Amino acid sequence: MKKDTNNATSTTVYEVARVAGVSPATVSRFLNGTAKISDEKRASIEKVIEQLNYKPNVLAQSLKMGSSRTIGVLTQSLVSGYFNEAMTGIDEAMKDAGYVPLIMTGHWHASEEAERVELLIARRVDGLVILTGNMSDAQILQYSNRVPIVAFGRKLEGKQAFGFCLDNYQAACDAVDYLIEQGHRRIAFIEGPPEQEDARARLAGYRDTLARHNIEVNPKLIVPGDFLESGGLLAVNQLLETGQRFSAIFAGNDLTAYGARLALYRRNIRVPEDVSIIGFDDLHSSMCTTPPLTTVRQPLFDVGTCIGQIMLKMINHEKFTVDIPALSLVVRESVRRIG
Amino acid sequence: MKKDTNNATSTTVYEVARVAGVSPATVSRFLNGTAKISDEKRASIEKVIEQLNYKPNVLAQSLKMGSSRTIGVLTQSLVSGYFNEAMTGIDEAMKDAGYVPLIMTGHWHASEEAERVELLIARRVDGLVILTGNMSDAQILQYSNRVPIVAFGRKLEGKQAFGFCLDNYQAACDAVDYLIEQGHRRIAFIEGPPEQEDARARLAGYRDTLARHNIEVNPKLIVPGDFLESGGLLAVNQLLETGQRFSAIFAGNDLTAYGARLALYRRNIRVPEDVSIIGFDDLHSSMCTTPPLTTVRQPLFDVGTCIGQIMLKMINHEKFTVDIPALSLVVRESVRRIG
DNA sequence: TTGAAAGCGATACCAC
DNA sequence: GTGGTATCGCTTTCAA
Repeated sequence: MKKDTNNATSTTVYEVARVAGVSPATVSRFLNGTAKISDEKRASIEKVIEQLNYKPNVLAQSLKMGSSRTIGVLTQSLVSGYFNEAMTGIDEAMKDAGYVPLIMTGHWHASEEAERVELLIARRVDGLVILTGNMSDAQILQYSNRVPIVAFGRKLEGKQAFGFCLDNYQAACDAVDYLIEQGHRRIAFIEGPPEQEDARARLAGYRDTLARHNIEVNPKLIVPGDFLESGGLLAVNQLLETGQRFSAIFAGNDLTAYGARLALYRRNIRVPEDVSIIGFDDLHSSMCTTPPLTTVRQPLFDVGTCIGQIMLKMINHEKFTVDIPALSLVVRESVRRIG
Repeated sequence: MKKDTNNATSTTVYEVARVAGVSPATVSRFLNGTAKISDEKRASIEKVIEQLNYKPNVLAQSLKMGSSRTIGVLTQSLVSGYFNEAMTGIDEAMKDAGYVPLIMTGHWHASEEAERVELLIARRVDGLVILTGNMSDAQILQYSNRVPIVAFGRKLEGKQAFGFCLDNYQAACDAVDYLIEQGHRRIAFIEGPPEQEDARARLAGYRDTLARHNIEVNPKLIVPGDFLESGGLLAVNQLLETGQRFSAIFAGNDLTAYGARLALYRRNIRVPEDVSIIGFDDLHSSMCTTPPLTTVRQPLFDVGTCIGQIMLKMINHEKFTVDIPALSLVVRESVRRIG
């Protein structure tokens, strides 16, 4: 065997045992508190571990125990404030239980996602978290035969799988309700990518709420976007260039709202004096836009801890109940009352 | 041994070997292309692997090979756009070489950082990248005896360690030069946390450049910040409340600039008509603020790939030369020419 | 080409 | 309480 000789060979239980004059088994017992050890040997082992600066090889432990104390997280982008807030929550929840997240990126591409999941499984993660993405539910259910999975952004139920969404539809309804309360009737909507369930739910909420208020849904006021700033910018340009009239914009998400806001700025259209904007997500920076953005808060950190807790229960074969965090409207300054 | 019985026991080389009617050694050779195998056995193995859906246990491989094909990344915050852009670059650079990043968070806390590094080493990462943080150089050099390290945000040179910074000082000079070129004389500066080298370098650049232009450095115009929006907001409030006069603000970083901009907005002070703002970092969202922020671009993605490449060379004991990415001023719309 | 067997570093069963 | 040792799943000599 040709071992990489990069680093000094680290000490092993055997080494410690030899120096301390005990058996490897005893050292192991000391490490894990698996059994009583005479004070004498305990002291000796303690000392040797200290002086040899011994650290157990987690790889070996994992192999032996059949558990890597690692949970795989499939995210879609490392730079998304949206995903990363959830990630932080997951990390927080798993940390105390001694699990570390192994993060991989799917880039919203089903085949890449599948590839990463395989990689994660090959590394023997004890559990798998899937943050949205484009794989089919069936595929995920399939994977859940090999490893417990909790998914976010899709409803899922299986022997070793659980997935949940936030109620985007209801939140979108609330947002539009709010706009209407503030006197708005001509409300434009900038869509997200139609293949994302969240985007569809938000659109549906928009449509239904207008209808419920007997406001005609004008298809010209619904423009495509991509959940990115550029999409928001383009969308507003399109709205303006085709001469639509509107007093408020419901942006598919905050990034879209940023782009929309910039497009307005470019044409000297004031927010909220001339046009109101409402977003969706409540990214951290939405607190500090000018004006601060009124938006729907996604409690992603809570989602993360929620995911972590479910994961833990699942790994330990414990029953769990889920308390899905609620979306809420956060009213800041980008919407003005009119009429 | 009490193995976790969570999942169906996965197939092993032995199983494959048995079914295929060959020895485990041959299966291994097939997997790694380590030796020539007769077409007959090759076909047989291929078939069995397929039908058993066999995947090698990476843990076992790692243990045996003494390499986990994992590199540890110590970051400071999972939600920082700044760090995550670098992370993406690292991921990109390491991916093709078959390495996956294991990410842990230090939260700018030396003791927590050390703890995470120990954890990473215990998991036998083949290399370690440290993104800034508050550990001492000495401590890092110490760790580099156990694992090759490349650090960002500090200069470092060692047998198995390398660290580099971007030239924050020069970039800060350029930024202030630009402001002065545009006619500004009364330029306020919002500091970052003084324990961060970058923050100190930016302040020094500010001071020196003013001095070079024979502009008196007014200590009242230098206000503390924390590299966060809140700090920028508070700083501008302080500036305004103590009645300072200034035509431009050099914010320690973009987040600070966002806060500063909001503070101005609150008092109906226009940007850039009344006050100009320049930031530092060029976070993604700075493109879409109103007005789009003039700032110093940190090529963090390139930094990431650079780190990745160095890491790879280091792991393979190859010589490497470093081409440190350059900072650059990106002129957008938050600075106005005056006077 | 191929197989037998040793060993990576830890744990846990079985005996004493 | 403690030690010997088989074992986790894989790779790689060494022999054939």
